Amino acid sequence: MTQHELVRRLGVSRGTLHRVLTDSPLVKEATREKVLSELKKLNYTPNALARALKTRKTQTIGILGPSEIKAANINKLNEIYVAARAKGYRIELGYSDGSPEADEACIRELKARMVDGIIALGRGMVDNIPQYQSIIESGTPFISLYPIPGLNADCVYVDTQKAFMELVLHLTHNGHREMGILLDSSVSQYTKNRELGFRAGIEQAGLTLCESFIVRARSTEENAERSDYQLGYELAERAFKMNPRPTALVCFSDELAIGVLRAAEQNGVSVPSQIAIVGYDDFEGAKFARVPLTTMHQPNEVLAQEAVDLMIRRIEQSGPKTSVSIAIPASIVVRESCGCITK
Amino acid sequence: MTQHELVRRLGVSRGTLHRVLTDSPLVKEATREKVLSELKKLNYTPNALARALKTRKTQTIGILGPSEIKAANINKLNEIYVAARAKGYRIELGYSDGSPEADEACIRELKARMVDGIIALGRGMVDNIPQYQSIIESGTPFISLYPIPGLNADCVYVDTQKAFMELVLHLTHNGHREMGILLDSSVSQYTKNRELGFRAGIEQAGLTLCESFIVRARSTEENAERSDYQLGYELAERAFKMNPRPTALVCFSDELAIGVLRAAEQNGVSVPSQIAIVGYDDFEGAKFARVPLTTMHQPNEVLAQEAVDLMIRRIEQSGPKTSVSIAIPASIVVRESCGCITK
DNA sequence: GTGAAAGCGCTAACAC
DNA sequence: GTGTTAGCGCTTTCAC
Repeated sequence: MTQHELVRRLGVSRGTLHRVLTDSPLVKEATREKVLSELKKLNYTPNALARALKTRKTQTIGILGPSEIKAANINKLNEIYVAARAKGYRIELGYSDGSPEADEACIRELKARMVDGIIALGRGMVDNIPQYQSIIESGTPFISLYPIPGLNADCVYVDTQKAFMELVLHLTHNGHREMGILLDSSVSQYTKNRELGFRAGIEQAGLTLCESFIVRARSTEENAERSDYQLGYELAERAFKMNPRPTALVCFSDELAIGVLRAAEQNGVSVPSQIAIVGYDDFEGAKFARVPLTTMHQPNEVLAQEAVDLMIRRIEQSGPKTSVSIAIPASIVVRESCGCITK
Repeated sequence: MTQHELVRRLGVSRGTLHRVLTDSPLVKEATREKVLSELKKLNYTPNALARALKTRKTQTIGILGPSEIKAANINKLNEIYVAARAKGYRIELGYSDGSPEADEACIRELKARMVDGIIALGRGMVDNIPQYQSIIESGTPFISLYPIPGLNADCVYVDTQKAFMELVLHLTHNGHREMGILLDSSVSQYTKNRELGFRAGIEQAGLTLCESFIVRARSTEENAERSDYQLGYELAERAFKMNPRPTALVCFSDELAIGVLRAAEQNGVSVPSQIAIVGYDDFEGAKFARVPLTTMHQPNEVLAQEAVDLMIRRIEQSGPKTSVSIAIPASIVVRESCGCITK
């Protein structure tokens, strides 16, 4: 059912039809009613592609996304969807494994589909700055959900660095002086900021860091298939063998922390009495872990709302703009795994 | 950069340009090289919307999806994406809360964007049959990832009913005779098939079912906000109070089972010695639960591959077709929570 | 081998 | 108030 056919059946012109469709007041009431009732009957829906081609707007925000929607991203993605929807926008998923080539291909595809703007979901790839830059130069609004040093772009993000510092300080308040951190193998800012926050916390507490307590997963190749749970399990086994060993472990993510909890049990290390464990994310399962996890809650709803609001502002009022950076703080959720509360 | 502009700069016609773009052999080598090199330089990407408008094909599979991408769906979604991508198709997410109205709106939107076919992701809503039927009648290929009684459509699905039966039989082999099942509050086939499989298992084992051991979550309204973890926790508290109580609990999902494990610990019920718990899904965290979960593994990769293959066949060879139904078996993964293996 | 022209379904500017 | 028309960027006949 096209407008062409519609006007034939209705005996009105395309202009009038269009006016009815757009609720224009410049149409006689009788005509409008006739057209509307016929439209309902025929169940007409305008072709969004043709419309977009003409108007140069798709009401769509492209997501420069992960190759896999992982647990860590899914909540953000959902919140973005909800926030966008509420403003009459839809989202379109692009997929990329994060390599510059994949990102470039992903960007090309999103632009070929004429998205109105692009949000980069949870990536911290310094290597991809040229790709991000090219989006901005082409005039397409771009927002990163993670700060990338050297990239002058709008950014809305949860302050991971500060969050990890807060975790460390929380542990020190509870008497810990020898803390370790378990990191994944990526080279993203995502990982780096966790380490930086950890170091900052140690420093602020006036402690000296034992470098060997920074435990990194090995080469990406072999870890590609591993889940965060599995990774945590393996990293913990390394950490438990240390002598002396840390009295507290800060984990890259909640899933990783849960893997650590399992390794702890199997090695006869009791949590939190012998070792404290804290995670990051506050995903749904954190509360139900073997030992309920102390972790940092990410206000993803706020993040998404801010990002979408900013994006729509960028899309709809194209003027001179100076990049903004909106940091959103995570908040600590104290449960049992840090040993700070007695059951 | 449009073809119009391109031909101006290159001094060739649109026809020739198009032939180069589509690797047609009917173009002189010299011309081709000149055009290609210029294309690279200008970083030209054809407008996908305009192309789709003309060719009537978007190389896109629409997903009649959930309003939220939940853990249970995410893995399927990823696998569909990968399988589709490998065949040169992309996916486009529609969102619906599952109500007939939302589904209808979602379908309209997908069709307005001219998706080549629609896959319904993990829903079992009998109420929405008219909506699904309308897709089929309009000639758009449609595949459901869950069987819906009364709907004559292509279907590729994991056989949940058989899976739950298998769980029950596994438990009976281990001596259980009084089993219960914990169900969510939805009225979908999704939930119903679990119950049916459970009942079938009891019957096949020659046992009599205690109806009160079928524990259903209460009204959807108040449960909307609850995670499966939380739901499991609450349902377990009800189950533990029964007297006599079941010696084994079959859970709607792994997440729900993990909630049950927590409730068990808090109520001093030891798993598996005092009560056996089994889940369904084999999600990443199942192995790392408080007590590693015995569960059914869903071969989502196979499911996605079959669904995408079938979909592309339907899209590309439009002929007379008779609906097929492909059932894929889940397989049991025995861990500690059922008590069948000694640590 | 190459070019010209028609049209996918829609919107918007302009005429009546 | 209503109708007409020229494109959006692309593909695809059909001539040459």
